[in-house]
Amino acid sequence: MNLDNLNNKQLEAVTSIGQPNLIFAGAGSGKTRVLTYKIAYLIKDVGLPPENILAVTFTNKAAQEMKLRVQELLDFDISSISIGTFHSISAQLLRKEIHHLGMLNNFIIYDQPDSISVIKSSIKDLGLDIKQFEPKTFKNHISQLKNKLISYEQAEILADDFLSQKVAEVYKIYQNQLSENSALDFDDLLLKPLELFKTMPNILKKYQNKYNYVLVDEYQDTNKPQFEFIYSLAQNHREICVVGDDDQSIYGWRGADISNILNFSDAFGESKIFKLEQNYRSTQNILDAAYFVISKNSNRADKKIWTQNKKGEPIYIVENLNDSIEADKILSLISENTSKGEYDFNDIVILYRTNAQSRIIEDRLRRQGIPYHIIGGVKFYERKEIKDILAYLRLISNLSDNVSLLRILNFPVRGIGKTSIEKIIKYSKEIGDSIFSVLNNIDNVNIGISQKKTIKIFVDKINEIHNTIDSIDVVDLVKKVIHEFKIKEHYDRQNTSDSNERWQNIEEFINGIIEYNDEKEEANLVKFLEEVSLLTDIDKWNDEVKQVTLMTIHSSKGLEFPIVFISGLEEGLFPISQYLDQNDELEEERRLFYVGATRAMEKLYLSYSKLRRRFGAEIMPMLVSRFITELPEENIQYIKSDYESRKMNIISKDISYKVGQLVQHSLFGKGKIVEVQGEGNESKVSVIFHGNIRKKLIAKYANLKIVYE
DNA sequence: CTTAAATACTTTTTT
DNA sequence: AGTATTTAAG
Repeated sequence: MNLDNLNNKQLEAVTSIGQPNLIFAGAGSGKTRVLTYKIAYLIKDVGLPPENILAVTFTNKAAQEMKLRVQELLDFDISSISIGTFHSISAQLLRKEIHHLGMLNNFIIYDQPDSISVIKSSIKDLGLDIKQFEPKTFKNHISQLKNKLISYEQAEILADDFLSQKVAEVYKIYQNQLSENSALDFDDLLLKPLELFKTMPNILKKYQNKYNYVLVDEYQDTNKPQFEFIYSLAQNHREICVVGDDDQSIYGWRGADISNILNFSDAFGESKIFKLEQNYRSTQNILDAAYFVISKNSNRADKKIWTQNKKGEPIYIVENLNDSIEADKILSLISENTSKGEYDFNDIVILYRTNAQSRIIEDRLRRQGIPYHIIGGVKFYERKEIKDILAYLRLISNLSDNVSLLRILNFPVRGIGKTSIEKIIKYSKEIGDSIFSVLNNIDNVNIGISQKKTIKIFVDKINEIHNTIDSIDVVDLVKKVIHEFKIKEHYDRQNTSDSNERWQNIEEFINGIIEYNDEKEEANLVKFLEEVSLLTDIDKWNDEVKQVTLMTIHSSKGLEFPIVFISGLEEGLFPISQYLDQNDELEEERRLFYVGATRAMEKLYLSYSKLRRRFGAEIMPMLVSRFITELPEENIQYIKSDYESRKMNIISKDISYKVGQLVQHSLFGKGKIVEVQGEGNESKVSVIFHGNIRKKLIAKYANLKIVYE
């Protein structure tokens, strides 16, 4: 096949087979190109059938794109290839095999909120106070244990203090609950295949034989279970190629283990190592700035990516008085860039450290009528109204899913209150059966007659739809649920702007299902639910639509935009406060900045506010982030926000400081000016305060008030 | 049992 | 400021 599009290094990496490949690929060095060409090369020139290739990407969207691009390079059908995220590949495998572990193949995947609700009830079961023992914290602890491949039995043995003991106890109950509900959480999705490989060697062999070549993208962000997964598959033939960049490792907090990439050769044996260092994405200025910040990390192998691209515009530093002015300023900069037709809205991304920062920017975008799209935050499928519908579908697909059942037992309200539900749960625990089967024989539970009547109707409807599962398509199924359980009526009755919006979201959800049903040949409920659980906002994102994109820096990994704004560059926000004096974590923040900056192709704006509102009330004074102050002067240019310069003009006209004037300072109190340098707001003023303390202050920061006698 | 009002809590990042 | 949870009134 034609490999002319590759540079020498890329070409070598693409055609290297016969031993493990480790490719260090700097930001923008064309690693996606290498991976797609390598897959195409394996199929066309090496003659490997597509179904024998496994390629793991970081998002489903990246997987889709990779598949498309490989297909473009080849003239025959490659749809049998396995390209996907670790989670989706594992889920597919488990749908075929998990019955060997005694679970149902139509298991449900619990997302974070689902898991937390199970953990919450587990904590309550132990008689602990959920205010003192936060479900979210327990979820994190359990998740960390799972990422270290520690079972609850081992956790119980290892527990050496009160908290870890309790964590182990909750872990055990939680895990039992999951299996009773036929549910897996995100971590289990990675762990169950390993369990399967361990207990059923013939199944391991089957997949080892199937996947003759394994490729992994974003390898620096793989965790232990993910490593074990690919190691199990590739350890014998050692036909594996991983691509990553240790400078872009930003998921340490999720258990990603940077030693996976650094010790690759130790694990897989003698390997061929490639380094892609030419960047095709960004201007020289952007790369210089990114390099200056990342080079402050001590725990890294020094390397510098280079480019033949032009120097480009300076990095713009935007200082603002507060967060809402920051949002205004970002908007005016967007208009400045788009008004001449030079850039479109979809050339622009606004990045931030925390999702909460998006709201104020979103607010301005909406007011200005600029089209935008937010990725992350509260995900579409996590909205209450969508989860309610999903809960119906999940219950219908898997009657043992207690979490979903409890969610909808009294939604829309049908007169089954707290006391009845508690009695039902208690009874189900006593007889050790699922809640739905208790409802099936509701006469055994001591609750009110009208409640029993309603439950019987509810159960009959669920059973009826459950029985039609294989005979009607997903769209009709959803419509039937909405009709039978009078969901639309529920929102119509409220008729508030909120309820109308919720109903609109449900309509969008229905449209999504119609689309899904048209696209996929073997669409069915179980597959649809799986896709919904594993699909993220990025996966659904259409970058052709002309709208500004907002997302966290974490979400931006692997993407590129002509114009990038990084907002909220303040000490305590980015880098985030908990990490200001913890070196490992600070280094990860630094890598995060590096990732954000290297998303930019042409222009990079870094903005910060001197005051930031937190929790709606308190306004915190902020210091500019070290990531800005560390940048070399020759690469940057300062921009003052409009409001700021306007305000300064007013002040500098009105106020002039003179020697001998009395002034008031918020901290030092009353004082007398003894020296003035410069004019107006920019002037430096020396003041002697009470107690003969002499201070030299810059007027615009000191906020001195003139005292008239 | 339901609804509305009061109050508590949030902000690290995600498959 | 916005959302989730708890409490009080109906």
